[in-house]
Amino acid sequence: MQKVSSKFLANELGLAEGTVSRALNGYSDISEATRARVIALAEQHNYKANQTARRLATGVAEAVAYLMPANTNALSEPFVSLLLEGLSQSLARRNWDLLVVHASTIEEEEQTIAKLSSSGKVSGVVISRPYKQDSRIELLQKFKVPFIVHGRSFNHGDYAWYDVDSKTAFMDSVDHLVLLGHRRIGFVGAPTYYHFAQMRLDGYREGLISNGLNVDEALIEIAELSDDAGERAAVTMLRAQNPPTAFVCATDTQAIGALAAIRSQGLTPGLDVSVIGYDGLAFGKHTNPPLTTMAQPLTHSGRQIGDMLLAIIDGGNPVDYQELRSAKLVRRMSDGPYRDRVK
Amino acid sequence: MQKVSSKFLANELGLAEGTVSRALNGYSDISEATRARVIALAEQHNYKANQTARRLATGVAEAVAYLMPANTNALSEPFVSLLLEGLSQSLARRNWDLLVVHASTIEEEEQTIAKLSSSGKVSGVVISRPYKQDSRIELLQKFKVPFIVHGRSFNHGDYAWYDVDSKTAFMDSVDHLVLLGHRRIGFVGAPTYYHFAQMRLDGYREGLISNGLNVDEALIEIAELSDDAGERAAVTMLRAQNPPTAFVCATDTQAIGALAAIRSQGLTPGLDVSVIGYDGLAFGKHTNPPLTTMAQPLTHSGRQIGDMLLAIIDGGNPVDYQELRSAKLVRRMSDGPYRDRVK
DNA sequence: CTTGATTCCGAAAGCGCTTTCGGAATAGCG
DNA sequence: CGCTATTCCGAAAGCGCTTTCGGAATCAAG
Repeated sequence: MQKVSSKFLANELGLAEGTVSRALNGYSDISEATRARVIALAEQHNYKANQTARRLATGVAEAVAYLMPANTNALSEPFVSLLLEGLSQSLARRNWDLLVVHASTIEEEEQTIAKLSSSGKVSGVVISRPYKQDSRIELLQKFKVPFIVHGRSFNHGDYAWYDVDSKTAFMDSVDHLVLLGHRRIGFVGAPTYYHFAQMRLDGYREGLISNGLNVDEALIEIAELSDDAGERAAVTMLRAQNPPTAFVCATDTQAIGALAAIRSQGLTPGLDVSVIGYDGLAFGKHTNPPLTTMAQPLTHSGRQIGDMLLAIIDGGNPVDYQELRSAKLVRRMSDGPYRDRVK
Repeated sequence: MQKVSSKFLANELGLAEGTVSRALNGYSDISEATRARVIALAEQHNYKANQTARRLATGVAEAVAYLMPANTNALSEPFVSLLLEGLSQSLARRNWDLLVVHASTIEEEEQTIAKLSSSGKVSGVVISRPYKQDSRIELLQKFKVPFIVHGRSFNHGDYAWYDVDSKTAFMDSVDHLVLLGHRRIGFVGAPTYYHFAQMRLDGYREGLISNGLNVDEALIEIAELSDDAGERAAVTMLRAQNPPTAFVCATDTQAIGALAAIRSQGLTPGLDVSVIGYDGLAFGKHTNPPLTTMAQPLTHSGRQIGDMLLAIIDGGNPVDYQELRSAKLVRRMSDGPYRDRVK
């Protein structure tokens, strides 16, 4: 099984190597007749230009990297595979590669970005879960590497991103709970160096205010992105003198912890204390009780992000590629009307 | 910010390009003195050999591909990100790349493998969830691409794989249920073209037999890999004339469906009907009731698989890299002693 | 039929690195 | 001190493709 190189094709056809290349790459100085001959033979031999050589010659990487978020929590990461799947599909249409790189700390991530950028190994990068102020974004800008942020940082005016409007989502959550009669609504938040966490907190606060409620700092707990941390946070509030009758949680994972917290206090989630999560994870259907949540659309986010990135690499202006989707309430069983609870 | 090339270093040092290359790559025909000079300057300028050029010159791809399993179910895919993370870490130590490719159908997968192999774009491949008889494996062998199978097919004697002994796990599950007094144990299986599904079914059967029970085909249902399918399968058995008092399920996702099925029949999972899953997914802690399961160790499976692959690429004999781990029972709340149930 | 414009392709120079080969300089030996 | 080994490095030839440039052949126009 000898390698089919462009030289092989050229010899076979009695053409020069360069001619074969130009024929295959759509140059206009090749007659349609010979172009057809070349293409025919190429297909017959299932010829694909060696991408490494191609990359070297053209200087374009034809590859994109995805930086896996650090400290992921296994519970909440279905989104990674979904995203990867979509990205991969989007890139496949151009025959580009998808590289996955992982870094455990923010410093490592920075180094990785620096290396990726200066090595010219990739034409673009996508990162997830930006911080409020994100050094990775600054680096990417400095290196002038096309990139898409899955999420957005505080100053998100001058780069491309794809995000869900979680602030509005949290205002909606609060509205929903207020409508159900709740007045003391607790918030299980995520560390606010994540900008999404800040936005969700903001949404929670504004939601309260717009409903004429005042925000009680005792009803706000910040927790890590895990079920256990969510549980601890909820327990703390539940045990306070004037406990909340409902929770909104920054992530489904934490919300599931809150469910456990409520049960651990001898209360029934959904009846005694309502819980609304955020993410719309599929397994929320199976929690006890099934979790009401603000579902973000992640079906084709990977495809979308891939297409956006490609558009920017092709010269598009990043600012033209900022997409804000919205989440919507999926009612399951963890929310219910306010009911008085004897201490 | 000018590019630092090997030519630049060579000029700077008054050496030839080739000398710089050999110094950096540990050739013995370079004096330690000049080697030190070269390394020093390289580090100072943070020089990294252009990997594309390197690949072209050496002919080694320095990259590995992971084929994402097709028809994934979002519920059960935390394992993908975990695997990717480990793989990426393993490869990073050599500065190799991890490519992720996705194919929706088996035909596409085959094409992808053919393309990957003949393009020389990767030095190795890892695939997941093999079929009983897997054409991808045959292709990989035919193309002589080093690869690792995450799982194993029926004939797994002559290639490298990393798997968990799910047959034994299912025998253990059955043992456990028998010990609890169950005599009619249903099996919610996965399509047996997946070899893991076949092995789990075998384990179930042997478990029954070794406990002196006979296998009743009416207690075996094959379902797709989803919660809903698991639920339907369990409902079917539950509604039969002589229903099972316990289920073992091929995957946690299906087991969670079985839990729902049991509740839908007005019964209490864990009390009236026991359920044991398989996978050890983290969110099993939060189902209703928490799911008892056979947990497979996937903490460092990615690292392990990456290391194995690298070893084979380095010339190791694939047959020497077959690793069988074992699963262990994680008791939560969905299993309990047999109890008589009035119809 | 000549001249200038087109069309189409060959030749050659890279892309940035690796690796083989040979030879100058040095060392070792008698 | 002369001669053969060593040590160490320069030169050059690729790796497989792309792309520029120039020129032969064909065409249209005068």
